[in-house]
Amino acid sequence: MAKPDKRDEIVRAALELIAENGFHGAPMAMIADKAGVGAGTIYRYFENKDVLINELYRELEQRLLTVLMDGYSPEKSVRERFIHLGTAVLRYCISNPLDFRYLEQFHNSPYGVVHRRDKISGEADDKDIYRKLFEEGLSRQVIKDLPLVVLFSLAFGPLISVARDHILGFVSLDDDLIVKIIAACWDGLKR
Amino acid sequence: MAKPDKRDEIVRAALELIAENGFHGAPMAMIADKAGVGAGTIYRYFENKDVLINELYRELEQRLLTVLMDGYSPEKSVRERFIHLGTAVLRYCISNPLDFRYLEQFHNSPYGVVHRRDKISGEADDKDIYRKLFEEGLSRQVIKDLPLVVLFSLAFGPLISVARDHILGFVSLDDDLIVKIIAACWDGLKR
DNA sequence: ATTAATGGAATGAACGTTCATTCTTTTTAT
DNA sequence: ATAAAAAGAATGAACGTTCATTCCATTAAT
Repeated sequence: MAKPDKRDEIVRAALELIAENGFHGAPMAMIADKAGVGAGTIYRYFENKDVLINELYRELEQRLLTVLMDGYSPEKSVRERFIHLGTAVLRYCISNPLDFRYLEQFHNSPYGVVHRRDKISGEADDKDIYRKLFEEGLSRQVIKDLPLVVLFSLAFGPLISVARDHILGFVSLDDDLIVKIIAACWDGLKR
Repeated sequence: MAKPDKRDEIVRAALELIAENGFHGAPMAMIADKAGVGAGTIYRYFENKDVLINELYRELEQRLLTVLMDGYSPEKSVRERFIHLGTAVLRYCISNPLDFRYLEQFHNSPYGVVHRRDKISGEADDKDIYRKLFEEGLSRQVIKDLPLVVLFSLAFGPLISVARDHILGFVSLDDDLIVKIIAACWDGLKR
């Protein structure tokens, strides 16, 4: 009965510890402690630490995707859709700092590189809304003629950087500022 | 006479291993091996691993700064100076992938956060050319009226992201593309 | 009563660091 | 100029610690 219950506790504890202290500041024993389970119990739900880390990543990715798709309408203009996505990402990151910090840790680690390589070389699935958006922007000639990967960097590089600064307390993002930042990103993208 | 020799070998080995495998994929024993010295020898030159990591960072920071200042003239327009700096950073990163990867590892670690907090809260030294540039851009009203930290993110977030993609082989940056990318960043910054 | 789940002690591998020893260079004595 | 002695640098095996993982006695569920 306690099955998904315990699993959830473990995942939550892992998220918190890893987000705050990094992968190496989050030993399994500590995760177990925080989750209120025995160390061995974790291994009933996750084969090993790597699996735990990856499954947690998938969960966060899914949550983020859900938020992004909420209110997203493919009928709107490329610009409007970009603003929707950018704003949603930024808002999500700053209101879920643990999620954001975890995703960052993941991306800046060997896990992340592997994941990214798989994603880029793989086919576009229907979850791949950025790619679709940029491709449409290119064919409509509303955004600069640059490789997709570069467009991605132009669009989201600043957002991630600014989200980190917000979470670390180097700047305080309010709604007004967020809007201005997304607009600036669009200026970088648009033709 | 062999004094700086060994030290150099250790630093070089550390750079290579940490850049490629991260801090935790570069045990002291492995660094010693690659440097061609005994494990204990490292401790004659560096008090401990933390000190080694930090001293290496300072060295790389210094090298990068030298490159940035080369050909930089404070008389030129804000735009021209930005393009100079952006181009120099990007070129440096892609032609010194080990340095870039190391700096990234450092910034995305507790070391980096501490370092950044010190830097932001501290006074601007004369090495702080970005700050000066942006401040001048603000007062001349040629760049957007946003907090310094945000301007920094808008300007360098994309560059770092794109440099990583280049080094990981997701995109291939040639001179033409670099110019276009810096121009796009400027579009994001300019008023 | 049998099976599955749990907790946490036990395990062994990996790590950073230390230190007794060896090797090399420099200094002193002849 | 040569040899002996001292100082300094280098070494890597050994140590203590930390960690992921396993094992098994205990507990809960059926």
